[in-house]
Amino acid sequence: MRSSRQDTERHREAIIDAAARLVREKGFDAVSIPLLMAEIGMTHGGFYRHFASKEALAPLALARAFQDGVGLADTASANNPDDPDGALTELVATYLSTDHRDNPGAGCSSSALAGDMARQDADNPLRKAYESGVSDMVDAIEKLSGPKSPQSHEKALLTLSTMIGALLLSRATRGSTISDEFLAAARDGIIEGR
Amino acid sequence: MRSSRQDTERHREAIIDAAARLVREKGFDAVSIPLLMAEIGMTHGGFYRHFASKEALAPLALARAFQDGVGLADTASANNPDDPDGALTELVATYLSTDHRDNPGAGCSSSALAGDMARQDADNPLRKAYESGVSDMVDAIEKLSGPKSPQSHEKALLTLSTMIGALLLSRATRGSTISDEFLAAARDGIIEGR
DNA sequence: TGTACATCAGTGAACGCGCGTTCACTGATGTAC
DNA sequence: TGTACATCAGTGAACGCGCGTTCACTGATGTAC
Repeated sequence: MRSSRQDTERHREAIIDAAARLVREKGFDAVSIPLLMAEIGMTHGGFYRHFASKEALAPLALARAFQDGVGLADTASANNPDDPDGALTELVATYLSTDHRDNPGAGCSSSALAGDMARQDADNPLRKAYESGVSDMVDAIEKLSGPKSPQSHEKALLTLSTMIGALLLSRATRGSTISDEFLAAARDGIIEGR
Repeated sequence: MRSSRQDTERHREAIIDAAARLVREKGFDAVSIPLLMAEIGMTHGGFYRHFASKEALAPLALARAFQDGVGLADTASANNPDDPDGALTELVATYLSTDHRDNPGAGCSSSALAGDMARQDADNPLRKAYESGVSDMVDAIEKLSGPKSPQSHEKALLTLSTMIGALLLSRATRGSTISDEFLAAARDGIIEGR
């Protein structure tokens, strides 16, 4: 029954990956250890060979989940070198796409977990990790939006707020006509107000 | 032990009021029947004299919770008759205040519950109730923003997206300096881009 | 390289816990006369 | 208006359930020689 060192490390990474996805889809509380382990084809007991507790996994899963969100901004930036307008337009199009709306598990953590983090106690260590993830997103947007100016930080905060609000509202109203309207209105508003 | 008809009705309303508040503070899943009943000074057993199940209470609590959000827009409108600029400025100031950030239980449901509704199944009847609550908010913002124009609906969708995104991010980063920055950036952005 | 033994990743039964819900019971309220 | 009785709002013990976590066990992997 014992796994090789290689397999053990693979399993550990698989747990973190699955948790990073499931946490965005269902929230921290709704991801049970039996569900998480079943997701990678194992039983719940083995979890504790890798992590001391569910609580100990959370910050690792959150950090992994944030990599996807910052990746969105980095990709848009890399695809449009020296073209801030193009880069921002691409980021906004990707971020406010029906694909991102319908696949929160692979998307931006700032949006998928904002509601959950808003309810955490002030002393919860997860908050610090979330905070720095959000700051990274703001920095990425500010950098990709062109030369630094006195207002560029405030503008990035505004852009992220609008993207996250529109994405969440669009997800929460999925299936209704207003869902697509939120995405379109935010896309237009961000690009025009740039 | 039996209560009078008057008291019974009062208790029923108290349960809905407490649920409307707690649901915004903690989310639907985290509001247990024992907790909810203790909140109004009773034990859990009596809950089932008023409601068939926890599920049956949810839509009533959601509807009650939405009254507060629409109230924000109505108050701003009533305080600034025939002055759309003033009304929008007041709504934005109230909505993006530290008071609203720190008291989700008495605030707008569209924001407090967006993350939870985004995760509900498509066939969950709560979604319809949430959807109509969000639509009411959009209509209220559109009406208070001045005369109807081809872009006024899209503008209201954009304004609500920005407000909700900024409020949620501000709540999720409470305690950090970036929390206030989100509120300020959204306030300025909405008023300038009006 | 082979062999003997120690290690430990993963299994699945079991624990205490809080949940949603049920139900026998209590006794004040409402009603019939 | 008084009295006798039926009603039913609220209590709290009890139910089955899934949770997070523990632990004795298994047997393949890793190591010492």
